[in-house]
Amino acid sequence: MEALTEAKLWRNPCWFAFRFNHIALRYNAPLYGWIKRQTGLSRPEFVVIYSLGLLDGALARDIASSSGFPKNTLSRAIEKLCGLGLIERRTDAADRRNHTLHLLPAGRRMFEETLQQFVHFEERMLQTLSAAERDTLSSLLAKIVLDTPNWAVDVDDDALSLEDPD
Amino acid sequence: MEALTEAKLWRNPCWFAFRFNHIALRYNAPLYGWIKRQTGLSRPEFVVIYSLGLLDGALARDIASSSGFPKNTLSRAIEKLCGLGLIERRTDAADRRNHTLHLLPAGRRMFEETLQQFVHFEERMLQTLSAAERDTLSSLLAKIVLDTPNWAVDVDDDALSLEDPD
DNA sequence: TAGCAAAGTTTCCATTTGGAACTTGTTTTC
DNA sequence: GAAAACAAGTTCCAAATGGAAACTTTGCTA
Repeated sequence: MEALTEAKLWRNPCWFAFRFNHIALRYNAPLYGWIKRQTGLSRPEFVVIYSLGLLDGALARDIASSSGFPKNTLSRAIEKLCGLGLIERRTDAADRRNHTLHLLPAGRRMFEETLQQFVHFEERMLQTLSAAERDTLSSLLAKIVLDTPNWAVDVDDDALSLEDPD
Repeated sequence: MEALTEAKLWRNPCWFAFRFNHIALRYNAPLYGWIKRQTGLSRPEFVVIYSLGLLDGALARDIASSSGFPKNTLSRAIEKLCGLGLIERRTDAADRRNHTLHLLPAGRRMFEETLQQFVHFEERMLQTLSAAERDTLSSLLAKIVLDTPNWAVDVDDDALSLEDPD
C-alpha cells in the first residue's frame, strides 16, 4: 500500500475523521456522477427525491436538517423538481407556513429505479464485512450520529495566534 | 428526534452511506470553517499541510489518492501554499516528473498548532464510545478503506431507462 | 394590536469545483 | 531507437455552491 495512505490510517491521531472522509469522497463522487448522467439531477436535487422516497410529506426544513444542505440550495432544488413534474408542494392547512413535499408518480418511479443502484453500491462497500460486523458498525455509527446535535458548541475560536508567531 | 432523520437512520437501505455523510457534514463544515478563519486556508489546502505533517516528502499524487480530492484541485492548493511560504516543491532528480513536497518551518508550525484542535474535535466525536468500541470501529472502517481501490469499476451505466418509461 | 419568530423564497455574488484537454517527462514495445 | 503508451502535474472553463441578507407569509404571544 501507498505510504501516505498507510500513515493516515495507522499513524494518525485523527483516524476516525480520515476514515469516514476517505470513504465519503470515494462514494459520493462516482455515485452522484452516475445519478447526474442517468437522471440529469444534481446531488441536492436527488437528495430531495431520496428523502421523500423514505418519508413522503416531509418539509424542506426537515430535508435541510437531515441532509445538511443549506436551505437556499434546497429551495432551488425543490423548485426545479416541481417544474420537472417529479414532486409536488402542498400547503399544510393547519399551519400555512409549512409546505409538505410529495413524490409524483414519475418521481417515485425514479426513486425506485435508482434505489437498486444505491443498494448495489452500498452492498459493494460493505462486501468486506460479515453480517455481524455490519450490525456492529451500524450501531457504533448510530451512537455517534445521535450525539451530533451536541457537537456544535465545542469549536473554540481565537485558540491560535498564527499571525505573530514569535 | 425528527421523523425524517429517524427514517434515514433506521429505515434506510443505505444506512451506511447516510451515517458517514451525516457525520462528515457535521464535522467538516465547522472544523474547516474554523481552519479558514484561523489560517485563511481552504479545506484542500489544509489537507496538503496535514498530509505533509504526517509524511513529509509525499507527492501530489499520493495526497490525491489518500484524500480523494481531484488532482487539479490539489495542484492549485500546492501552488498557493508555495506562494505563502508554507511548503516547498522539490523536483526528484531520479524521475523529473515527481515533485516531492516538504513543509517549511511556518507550515510545520501551522500543522502543530492546529493539530490540537483536530485532536480535540476527534475526541469530542468519539466521546460516546468506550475504548474497546473505538478499537472495533477503527478496524471495521479500516477494512472498508483498504477495499476502496476495488470499488470504481462497479458502477454500471445504462442501467436505467428513465427517458422513456413504459 | 404590536412585535417577534418561523418556513420558505429570492437575489446577489464571490468562490469553489472538477472534467477534459494539454504539457512535459518516462517507460515500454516492436 | 523511433513510436506509442503511460504517468505526474497544470491550465482552462462552465457550472455548482453556499453564505449573507432582504423579503413574504403565517402563526404565536404579551
